[in-house]
Amino acid sequence: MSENTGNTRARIQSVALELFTEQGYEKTSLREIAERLGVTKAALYYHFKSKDDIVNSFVEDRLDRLDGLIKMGAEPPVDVAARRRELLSRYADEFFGSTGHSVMRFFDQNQTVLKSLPAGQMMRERLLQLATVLAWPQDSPTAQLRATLALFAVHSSWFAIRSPEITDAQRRELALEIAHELLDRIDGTP
Amino acid sequence: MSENTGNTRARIQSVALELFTEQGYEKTSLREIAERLGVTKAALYYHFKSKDDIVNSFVEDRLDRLDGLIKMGAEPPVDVAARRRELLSRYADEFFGSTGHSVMRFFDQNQTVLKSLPAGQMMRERLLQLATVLAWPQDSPTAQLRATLALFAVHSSWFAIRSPEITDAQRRELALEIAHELLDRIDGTP
DNA sequence: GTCTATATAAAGATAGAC
DNA sequence: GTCTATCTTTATATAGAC
Repeated sequence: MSENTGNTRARIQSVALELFTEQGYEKTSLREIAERLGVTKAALYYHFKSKDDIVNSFVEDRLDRLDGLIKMGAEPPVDVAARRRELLSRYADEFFGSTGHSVMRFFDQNQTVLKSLPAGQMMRERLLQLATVLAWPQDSPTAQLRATLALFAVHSSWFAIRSPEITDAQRRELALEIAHELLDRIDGTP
Repeated sequence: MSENTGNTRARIQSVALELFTEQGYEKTSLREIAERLGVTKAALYYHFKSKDDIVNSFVEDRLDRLDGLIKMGAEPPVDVAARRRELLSRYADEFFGSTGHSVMRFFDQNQTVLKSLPAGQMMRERLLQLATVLAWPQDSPTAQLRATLALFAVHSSWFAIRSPEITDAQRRELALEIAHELLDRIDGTP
């Protein structure tokens, strides 16, 4: 009947993710995470071998899922435009999915610091690849910009839509609506 | 004939801005800045009273300039669509202007950490206001998202266009082209 | 699995000489 | 205006008891 056996690891991840996202990775100390959980720093080191290791723990799963998308994007498409829409729609699923949401926000908020962590470098690389399968290097500069903005439509729907009564599902739909407009113009206006 | 009299302050700003942008504010120590300049930390404290004070020093000028834009956006426009284009075009001028460029990139890269600095809060507030004069709260959620993406088109043209031979002036033009498309649709598709 | 206690390193910041 | 030297605080991380 003991309340927290085995799930401490998950609770650490949850609190760390929240604080890292809210205040930044560097600004959040292990002491602060430990206090929030009512344990000591030493307890954290039982579950994770270092501070970056906490980041690694929630990155691996995301990498695999993004790799799936990129692989799909690399295969020759029957219909280029439809493929782009499908990629972005699936990306939105990832982004708005249960765990994906908070992890991706964490990346948005800690881009710069994450450049120096291996886990962060991997994620950056994946997002770049994703942008690349949406608009290839041989496409025009405008096409590249449109593709990046389509991805960012998904990301920014989180904070750019300030109407508080909007649900996550609605944000996803609105983001995709605009993202699709952008994508469809990639070949549309040469 | 002494080489560096009086301009040390400016050299500190320049190096700090570069390192803060590249590695993040928290990850960059005063020791590192000092070493890069060939001086000691104590010298830094002669010119700036604290680490955040360095940030303040390059923020104030930007704030004034953004305030000018916001004020212009708050006045009743003759033609709403033309006003939006004008605002964004001026914003692009700021962004691609000599000093503006690097300072705005610094903000992009340090959003999260800057939440805890007064200077950062001010800048966030201004960018939010700018988004708000582009699409008002009574506009649709889609309009809000389009407005934010238009701003981001300017920001992301910096890294999203990966063709290396493109000049800054061209990036500005391409960004505005897409930004204007987005803005024009704010009232266009209800 | 969690604790106390501590090692170690590095940060921001200041005092006072030159 | 820049230096040396130092203070103070805080961080990540570890050792070993319970």
